[in-house]
Amino acid sequence: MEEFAAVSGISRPTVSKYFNDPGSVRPSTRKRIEAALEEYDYSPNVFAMNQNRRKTKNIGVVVPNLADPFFSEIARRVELACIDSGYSPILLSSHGRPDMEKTNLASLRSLKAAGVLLAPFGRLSESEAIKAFDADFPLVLFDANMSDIGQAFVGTNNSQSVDLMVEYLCRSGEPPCFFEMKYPTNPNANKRRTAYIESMERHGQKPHIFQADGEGWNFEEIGRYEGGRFLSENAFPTNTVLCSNDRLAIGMLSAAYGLGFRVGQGAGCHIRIAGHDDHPFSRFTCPPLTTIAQDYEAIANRAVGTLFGMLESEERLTQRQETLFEGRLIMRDSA
Amino acid sequence: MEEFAAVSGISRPTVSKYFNDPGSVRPSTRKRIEAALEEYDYSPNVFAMNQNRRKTKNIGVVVPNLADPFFSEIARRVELACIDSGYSPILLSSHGRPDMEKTNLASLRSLKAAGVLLAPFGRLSESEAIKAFDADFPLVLFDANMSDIGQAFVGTNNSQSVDLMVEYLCRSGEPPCFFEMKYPTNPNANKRRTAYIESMERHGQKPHIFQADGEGWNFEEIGRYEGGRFLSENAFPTNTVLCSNDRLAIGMLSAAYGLGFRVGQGAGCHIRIAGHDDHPFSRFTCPPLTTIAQDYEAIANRAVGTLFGMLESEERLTQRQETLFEGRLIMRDSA
DNA sequence: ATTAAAAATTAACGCGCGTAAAGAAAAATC
DNA sequence: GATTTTTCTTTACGCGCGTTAATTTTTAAT
Repeated sequence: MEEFAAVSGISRPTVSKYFNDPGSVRPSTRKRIEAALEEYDYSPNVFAMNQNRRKTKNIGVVVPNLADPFFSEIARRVELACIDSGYSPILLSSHGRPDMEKTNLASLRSLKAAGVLLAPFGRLSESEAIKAFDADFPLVLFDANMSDIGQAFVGTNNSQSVDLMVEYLCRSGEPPCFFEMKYPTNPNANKRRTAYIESMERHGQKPHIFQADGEGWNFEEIGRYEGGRFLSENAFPTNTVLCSNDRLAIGMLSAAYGLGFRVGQGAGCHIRIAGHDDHPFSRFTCPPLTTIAQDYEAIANRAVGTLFGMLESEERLTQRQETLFEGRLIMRDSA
Repeated sequence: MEEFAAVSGISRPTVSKYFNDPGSVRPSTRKRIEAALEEYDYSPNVFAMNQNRRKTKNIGVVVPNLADPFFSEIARRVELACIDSGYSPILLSSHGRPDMEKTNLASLRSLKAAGVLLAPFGRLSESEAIKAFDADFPLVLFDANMSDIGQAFVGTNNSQSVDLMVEYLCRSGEPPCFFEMKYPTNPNANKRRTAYIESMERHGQKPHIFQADGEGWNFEEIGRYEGGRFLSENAFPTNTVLCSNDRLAIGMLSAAYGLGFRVGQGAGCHIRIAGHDDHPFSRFTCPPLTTIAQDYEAIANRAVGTLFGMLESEERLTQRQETLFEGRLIMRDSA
């Protein structure tokens, strides 16, 4: 920067000021800098910049696993929302490992992030580390809630969305059984189970819950193996299954195909399968999956908006905010 | 670090040495530092560390789009291979935007990456920027090749893999048509088309190529729309279609389902569909997709190994290396 | 106990930039 | 033209650490 300032004929502090905000220097000097920029293609070291800044423009975005298309989709929207507001998002995936969530927060500490948007693991998260981070940085949670952590949470209203699906399934055929992981890592899974039970009781139906054994992130495989087991044992008392999320449903769909079960609502179909989340692949399954779409756009925008509001007012929220958006029923052919 | 060194009773340079390599200090001082670490939970700022190091342990990994499960899968393996070798991978996705590929390389410049593994866009990449980067950093390309860029390339032997598939399809039924994007961004697509044509001619068959209109990364949607169009127009002269990649095949499978075409090789099936890449979802499609598995593991390990070899010898390769691994035929039910 | 080798300490500089203060220069106002 | 305001320049320090060189201390070897 020293050298670049010399060749452009401007002092280094002014050049520094320019890179911080090009509009903050006189138009004539701005032109000289930009002319020199054309010729010598210099660009400042972003990490050295943030080393010493009071407030950076870096926003940390941490998700549990980018290999899950659900998270890559919502992360993409969050990133775009940040960029639109003039901030630089830094996307970090924890690759399914809670210890890496901690590492990622440490990185964001080093980077002096202005604020962080975190989709935590939930039960598996190292909550002490997150709490410590929360104390020092503006933190907004999304997707998965954790009590008393973060100044705000933005997510989907699982009881509304599951009720919507249960209502639809009851109205259009036999009431649904519920298929989920036995040891879900994500707190939404618990909310959905509870919502299913309550909704079924409201409809005067008996809830039936089926839990898949298995650990890890290989949900489709678990859905196929365990779902296939329940199907072949004829374990479901009704012909309708609501899966806790689309990835399980995709696996179950695959199992049903393998067993020769026709899936759908038409005549000649043996079973109806529904999911939750509107996973990017759900529209391409055979048959296309009936599911609940989370309002990715609204969740991303609200999470980002809430964080930026905090950044601008420069004070912590007096009270923790929780915002839940409604899910939308996506009727396709599987149920 | 100053403070931490004070409370641990060790000088700062020694503490610095410890963090650089815990084994490089005397066991007794190591114990004292680690005891202090327990109590005061300090951790060095990774970005400040790299600011001034001769050789960092940072390896940049740049992929065009992490939202594509193919890339998230191979990136995962590359990351693990780096970690196993004691380096810190920094994974950057260009989100489908070639200009962001350039930005990502600039970030890695700032970070003083010891070396970079890059899966370039190919035709759309800003090759001047990559060349400039290549001149200053050890660079290994994987997945997609670009002539004269990078000191090495590691990928799949498309002519072998496509030939393997064509041979299988010809042997087990009618010879395949080829379905691809009209304007593929990835150089592998062109290699596969050429390989298909040559292989068909070797088998004494006439090649038939069908190209899908459409831009962007929404391959499944394009595969469904355009594949569905060809199917419903009865455009394919044989009952077998080889898709240039699995994502197109997944879309086409969905179209076939919608049109009531039974896919597979058994009696009563109308069409066979095959793909290429063994996409993580391919085993869950209905029917499961017959495809070519790239040897992710070998590609990742060789790419990482080649780069680390360069890092240790501290000199550029005298000649550009190209390593191609063979694809493996994965026979499932779709063809 | 003596000596050589290994490890730690002290002191100082550098990385690439942000930032603050004081003064000089340029632009805007009258 | 004189005055005020804005913008630059100069100078200097700091961020959090790596790294070096000279010196001292500790450990291992004789």
